[in-house]
Amino acid sequence: MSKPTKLADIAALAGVSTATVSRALSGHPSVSKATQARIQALAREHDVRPNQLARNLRLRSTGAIGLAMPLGHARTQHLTDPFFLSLLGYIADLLVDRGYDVLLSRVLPENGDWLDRLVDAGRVDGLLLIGQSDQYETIERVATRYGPLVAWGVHRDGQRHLAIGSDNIAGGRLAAEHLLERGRRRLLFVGDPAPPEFADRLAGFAAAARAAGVRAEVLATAMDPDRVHAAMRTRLAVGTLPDAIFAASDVAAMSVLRAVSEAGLDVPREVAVIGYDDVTLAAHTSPPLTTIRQDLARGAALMVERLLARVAGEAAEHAVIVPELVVRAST
Amino acid sequence: MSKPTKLADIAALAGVSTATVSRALSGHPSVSKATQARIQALAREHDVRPNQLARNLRLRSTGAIGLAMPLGHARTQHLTDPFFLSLLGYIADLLVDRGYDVLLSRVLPENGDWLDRLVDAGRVDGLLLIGQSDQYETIERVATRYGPLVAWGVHRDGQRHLAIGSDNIAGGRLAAEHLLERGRRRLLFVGDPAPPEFADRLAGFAAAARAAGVRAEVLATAMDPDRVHAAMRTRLAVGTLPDAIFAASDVAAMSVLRAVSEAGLDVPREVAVIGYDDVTLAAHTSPPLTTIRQDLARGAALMVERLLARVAGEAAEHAVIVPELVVRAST
DNA sequence: CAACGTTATGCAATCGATTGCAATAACCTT
DNA sequence: AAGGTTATTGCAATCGATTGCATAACGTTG
Repeated sequence: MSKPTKLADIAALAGVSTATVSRALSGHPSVSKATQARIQALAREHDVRPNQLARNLRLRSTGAIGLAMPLGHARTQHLTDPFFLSLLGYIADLLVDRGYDVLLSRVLPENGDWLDRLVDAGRVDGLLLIGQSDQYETIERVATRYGPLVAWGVHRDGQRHLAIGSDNIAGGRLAAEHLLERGRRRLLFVGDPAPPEFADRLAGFAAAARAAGVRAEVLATAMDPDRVHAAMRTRLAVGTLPDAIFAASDVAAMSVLRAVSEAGLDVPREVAVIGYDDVTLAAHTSPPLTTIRQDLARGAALMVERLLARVAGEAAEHAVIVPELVVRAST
Repeated sequence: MSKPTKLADIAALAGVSTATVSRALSGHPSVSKATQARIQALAREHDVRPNQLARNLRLRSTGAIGLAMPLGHARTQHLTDPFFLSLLGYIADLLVDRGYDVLLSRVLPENGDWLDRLVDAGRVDGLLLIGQSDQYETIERVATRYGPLVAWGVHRDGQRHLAIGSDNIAGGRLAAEHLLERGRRRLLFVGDPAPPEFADRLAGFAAAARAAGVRAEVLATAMDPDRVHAAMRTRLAVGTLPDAIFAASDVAAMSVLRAVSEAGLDVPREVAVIGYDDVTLAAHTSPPLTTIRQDLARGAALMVERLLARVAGEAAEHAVIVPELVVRAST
């Protein structure tokens, strides 16, 4: 034998059966102290560890959780938004702490069976979706036959798949109320109003404005920085200036800040800017960005906790994170 | 049978053997057209797909690549730096495109066998390390016995593990030369000089300054935003003001920008600021950040390409990305 | 000393898919 | 009709670890 790699090799070396090696390594009590010590020493010496594939096959559990990010509308070719990446980071941390591996898939949903493939491949014990994208229907369909599935996103009445998300309507309302309180009257929403989450933010924002007798203007744009910046610059060049801007995300808000300062306007004196998410960098822009905070650590914890409950066969329901206003210097 | 889940179930339904089902699903030519169509229809109808675990065990390949981020010095509890996350995104994209799954591990190296565990668990065909952190020795040791391993980071003479990284010395030099060209004479480096990559950036920076007869001051600090900000504020409160600051990363540069503008100093008139990495947001700070660009897309492609070569048993060598100066408004 | 308990170990089945080889059926050739 | 192809399909071993049950070796007790 050239180099021992599997338990059977160690068994041969130690002159015992594979069964004993398996038991010795897992600390099974029915192996004698002496044998156990001897086998563990041999295994360590030769860098032999149980093959996880075989182990999982036998135990009918994979010890892995799938983490997928459906990129339906955001056709950006890769993972960019720090909000999602940060959520991903938190989730990965929590799962690793609980002894799970994380199987990452970025998905460009071309046909309707991407989720079936993920589910039926049998590589994971459960699946987390970071965002629903425009795949709401697909997720609903698969959720009827596959339990351990949790998504970050909105929960609608009658929804069958388990979703954790923040209350975007409340968040939009918070933003509007804060700006109104600051005496602003010419409100502008900047972002893509199509995805459900952004739609809710705008809805809450517009409703609160309406309640105060103020009209909220909408500047619809794709969400990547360059497009937001361009749209904003164009808007600032013509028509009445807004005195307050609500960006659909912090990343968008940074582009807004830049366009505003390039137009020679002072933030917040002439124009107030508020973002959404409270990503790490929001505290470090200049001026630091007022924003609506989504408690990601809590969101991630909820997703993981409910998913693992489902994995264990227990019931688990959707949950809503309450957003929070974080006032900094940009408003 | 309650619900068909495996190939044997389909075999029973179709009245054939498991072998035939396996061949039918994989499009093996020796199965008759009729049988193949019938079996594929059955499998689709019942959402049955081959169990990947069993498949991989049999084929002795996992179809997965491990992606680990050793967090040795940066004890931040989770993945935050957009540079690394962006690299992660690119890599994940490339691997998924080539049909690999990505097994993500965040590693807090507590003892020296974290890498052995990753390697010996047999869950992946190869391993990518995003950063060397302070684990250079461990990586070197494991690389002597495990080939398919590629790290992002520095390559030193005589190094045994395969690393892809940018030329940080050249990058530091670029930064210094640019600042000197702008007439700056009181240079300050801000960051943690311990990790090899930052050490190189500082070395190149200091060498170029020395060559111009200028001394570069070093403000050593941990890299998380709050610490950088605090260190910078303290520094600006006392002593001679620098007229140019080189931050070890763009994220650090953002904290620097904030501290500088809070101190009432104008960027770039009174103080020039230059970062490193050219993360997406660097173009969107105010003022937009001059920085040293590392071509991440190319770096990721190189890492994946060389790793897969190693996985296929071919030789592959280290590579160096040439950094590039990107001039924006902060200098 | 026989009967029994205890402790440590091995045997062999199992998880589910793949594949070399053998076997069968169907068809062709002369 | 016998011998020869060819097209399909099945048998059974294999990947490597786990574990219920059986068994061997030893000690204990009446």
